[in-house]
This record gives sequence, structure tokens and C-alpha cells, in this order.
Amino acid sequence: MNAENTSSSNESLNFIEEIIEEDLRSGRHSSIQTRFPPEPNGYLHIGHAKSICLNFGLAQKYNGKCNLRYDDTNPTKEEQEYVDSILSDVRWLGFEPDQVLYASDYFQQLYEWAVQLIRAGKAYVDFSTPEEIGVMKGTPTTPGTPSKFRETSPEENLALFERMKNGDFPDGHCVLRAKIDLAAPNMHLRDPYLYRIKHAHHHRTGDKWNIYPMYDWAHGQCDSIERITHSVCTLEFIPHRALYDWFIEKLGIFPSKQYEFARLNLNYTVMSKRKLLQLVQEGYVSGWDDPRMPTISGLRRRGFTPESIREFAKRVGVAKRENIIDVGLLEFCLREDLNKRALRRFAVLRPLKVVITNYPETNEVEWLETENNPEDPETGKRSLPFSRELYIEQDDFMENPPPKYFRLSPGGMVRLKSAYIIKCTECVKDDNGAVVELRCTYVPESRSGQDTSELKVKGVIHWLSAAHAKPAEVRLYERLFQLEDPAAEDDFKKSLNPNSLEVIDTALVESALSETLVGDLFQFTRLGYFCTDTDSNTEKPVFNRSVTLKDAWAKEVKKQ
RNA sequence: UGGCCCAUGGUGUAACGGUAGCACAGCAGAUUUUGGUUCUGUUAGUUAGGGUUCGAAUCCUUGUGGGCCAACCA
Repeated sequence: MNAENTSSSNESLNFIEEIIEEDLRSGRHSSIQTRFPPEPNGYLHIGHAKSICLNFGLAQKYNGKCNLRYDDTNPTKEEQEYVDSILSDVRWLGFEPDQVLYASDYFQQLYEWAVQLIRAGKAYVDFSTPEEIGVMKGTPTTPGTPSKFRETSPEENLALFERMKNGDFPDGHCVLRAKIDLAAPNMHLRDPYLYRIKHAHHHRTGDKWNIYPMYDWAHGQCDSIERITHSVCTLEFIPHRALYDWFIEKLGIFPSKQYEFARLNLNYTVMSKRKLLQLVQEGYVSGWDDPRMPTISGLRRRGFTPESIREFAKRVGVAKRENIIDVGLLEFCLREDLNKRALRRFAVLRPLKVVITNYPETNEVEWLETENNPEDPETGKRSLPFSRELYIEQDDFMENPPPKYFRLSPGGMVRLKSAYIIKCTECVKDDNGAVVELRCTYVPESRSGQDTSELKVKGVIHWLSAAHAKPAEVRLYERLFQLEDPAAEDDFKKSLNPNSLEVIDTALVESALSETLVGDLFQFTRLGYFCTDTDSNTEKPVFNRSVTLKDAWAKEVKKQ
């Protein structure tokens, strides 16, 4: 009966899918329930995207459900701003939670379960200081020693815990601990904290609570309440699993099971929320959505598509081995997606004027057709104005070209894409010797589509009619860090790339681009993929370079 | 060095005791009015030793290497 739920193809499964298929096959579960449980203390990043794609993807694949559950058990770190951004990021990625829930929804239930544990003599209130408790926990090689509060009677603990809840004690005055095993090799079992006192305002429960549950006391039970069948988390929670199981067993509640996979690491970036927060707060980037940030909002603003990120998550796979993925793979996924969808447009980042000396008159304009996307003929064609004065890219001209350079040079010929072949007859320089203008002649019979010139030129470059080009600001990004693993340094900020952002405010674009909307995606022919930034205004659009095109010539130059 | 997790080309990931495959990256070529795309070919790998077996990446064992764990964080 689960035949439709399980994959029939011979496509290989990751280890979690194998577990799920076995659970479905054996009848342990008839359907699955997963969850994505972020703490709302920062913006989501590409590592979370992997987890989102995994949890929601699993639910989709096996006709199950996936909740979004905010793990909001620490009011001093959590904010509504983060709650909002998380849901919008999840939706933007293309997933809709079955339910949007909060750990704080369960504070009362959690409290009652703590009372139950105390009654059973399995939890006690400890007035020792954090330092004392730390010492009493022992070390991995030596067992811990019991606190003098460990044998307090359940009745007394009940009263004490009640007072904790009522706010009778100041912050940090005491904690509730589970009574488990002070000699356990797994340190998490040495009487872990269940509750701490915090007279703090919670973004949802307000001032109702003076005590807040710790992660370990909340997570498994929240999973259990939601009847999560497969609670998927990252490797560092492996030692917590014993506790997770212990609480569920002692409480006798729905047995959710925890499974751990290796978190995503990307080279040339940092992924910890703490470090990302630092970059934001100390002004190294413009905000959580700075296009250089590995946050989902940053990637979105940079021009990444949900499809490309989902494809990326699929390609990196799911396993238990620590990994560092090459950002090149992320970029590949974007190019692969955009190549099929992005409309091509002409833009000249660093203009060099070209005057076609044998072109009829200054005011003469010819309209030439060019494809919107050669990969997708259905997108049709558009017309580009051609005239006597043009702009080309400075990079497309060299006075003394190296071998194999087949763009424009003195006496050389090149094709202006979808237009004519031109020949450079003269280069005009300023007082410093810099080339400021090119004089060229065009070959009238070489017009694209009706070329009878018999000329063969290797180079094809993009161009813009000077009179029709519109000004634009273009922002070019490079990786934020110069080191593959910045976090491995004593100060990760030392390897920040000083050239990670280059603003070109004198770029020119074809007029079709002046009506662009924020988020529009384009390929600027021969330059890369760009998207319209939120800073755009009606005077001047702003474009972010999402990713360059692969550049075989740049590679060739590097070799020389 | 107490416990736990992990180890396959440069990077990821498959192979479930029976031909080490796929993707990205790299290299070479073809096509191309984007030095893009597409296509073709190709380089490169089982952490080490021992054991079980007709047969081991896979099972056992001992090393080695990496990671995690002793927050009133999650």
C-alpha cells in the first residue's frame, strides 16, 4: 500500500530517505511528519536552505507534512523581525509550511511535564552557581559529583519550582535540573538544565513567564506534540539524542526520532549567525540582505532564484560527512537556471566611444533585430537602434593585443553583434595617452542576416547607440572573503576581501532596461547575469551582477 | 588522551559482499553572430595495516586523520 509513497526508480536514496522508506515499508509509520525548527535570532542562510529543502522535500516526496516551528525558548535573543523574515524566506524558496508553530505555544505543557518529572523524583531545583555546577559536572574522564540540592524531596522541589515560575527569585538564582547520571560519559546526561530564570519579555508570550525551558527540554517534546516522525537536525546534536530519547521515554509521549546529517559549509564565506551578525552590526556589509551575504535574503537580492538554490541543495546531497562545498557549484546552478530564462540585454559597463566615419549622417538611425534569448525562441526579438556614434566596452579594444585576442584593435575587424562588421582605422588619445575614442568604418553589406561581404571575423562584441543609451548604476561583487575557510583564522574579518564590491555609476544600458522592475533578471550579453536592485529609481536603475558568464578568455589570459 | 560521529578523484556524492558510477571543477576538440550555450572525448579516487571470504569501498580489527561533546545558547 505504500508502493506509491516509496520511490520506484533506481535513483539512489540518501540515508534519511532509506530510513523513511524502511519505516513506511515496515508499517512503523503510515505517513511522515517533519519540521524545520529555526530559532528566530537571525536571518536564514544557505545552510538553512539545505535544511529547508531536506525537511520540506522529504515531506513532499513521501506525501507527508512539514511544519515550520520557531524554536523561541530564549527571549533575550529572539525578535519579531527575524520571525517575519524566516517565513518569507521559506516561502520564497517555494515551500509552504503545513503549520506555522512556536515552541512557546507549548510553554504550559512543558511546565506541566516538568512538574511531572519533579513528582517522579527525576528533577530538582539547584541553587548552586553556574561555576559550581560546572565543576561538579566533572570532566569527560572523571565523573561528576552530586550537588547538595540533588536529594531535595519532590514536595520541596515542587514548591521551589512553583516559586521560580511565579517570579519569586531573581535571574540566575537557581535552575531546574534533570536527575540522570553524573557519571555518564555523555556530558549531556550529567543532570542537564531544564529551566532557567529570566525576567525577560518574550516576543510572543510577553511577560507571562519568568522561567524559560532550555533547548533539550523543549525540542524533543515539541517534536512529540506535533507527532514529528523524523526529526532531522545537524551533526552537532548527536550527543543530545540520548537526552531527547530519555525525556520522551520518561514522559511516555509520542516517540519522535532524531536523525543527524552534516551541515552545509561553503568556501570563501562564513556561515555562523554570530559572525554574520557581526558583519552586519559592524558595517562590513549593508545589512542581512547585502548581496554578498550567504543569507537567503542576500542571495535573493543578488539575483539567485529559488530554483537555483533548490537545485544546489539537491546536488550537494545529504550525508554524515563534514563537507566544504565550492561556491562554484552554487554559481553553476544559477547560470544553468538563468541561461534558459533570462532575457538578453546589451549593457556597456565601461564605455568607449566609437565613431563610424563612413556611416551616413549623424541623425540617421537604423533599427536592427536581435534575439531576446537564443535558448528560447519563444521570447522573440527586439529592435536595437544603430547609429553613427556608438559605445563599446573598453575591454573589447586593445591597442597592442596579445595573441589570440580577437576583439578590436587598430586595423582589426570585429562584428558588432546583430549589426555590422567594423574596422578600426584610428584611435584618439587624450593628453595622458589613454584611448578615449575609436574611429571605425563599417561594412554596409555585412549587416546581420543579410551579410554578403564574405568577411570572416572571429570577434563578436556588444554595443550601444550613443544617442539612445541610458545611464545605469551597476554593482559588481566578488567573494566576501579571500580565504577558503575564513572561520579557521583567529580573526575571520582579517580575510575580508577589500574589493568585494565595485560600484560603476557610469554604465550604459539599452533603453528597454529603463522600465525594469526590482527583481527582474537579465543576461547582459557577454557580461553575466544581472538583476534589478531595490535601490533603483526612475532616474537611474541599479543592477547587481549575480554571477559572471564563464569566461574562457579570462582563463586564457591568466595562463599567459 | 572519556565517549560519540565520520573517512571514495581537486570538491561533493553513489555503489547495500560481485565491472568503483554521476555531477561540479580541470584538460582537449567540435559547433556557435555571446571567448556564453550545446556536443564529444579525457585526467583523476576507495586513509593505512591485518583478518573473514571464491570475491571486500562495503563485514571484523588495530592504527592514522578529521569533527563533536563539560553555555542558566540553539
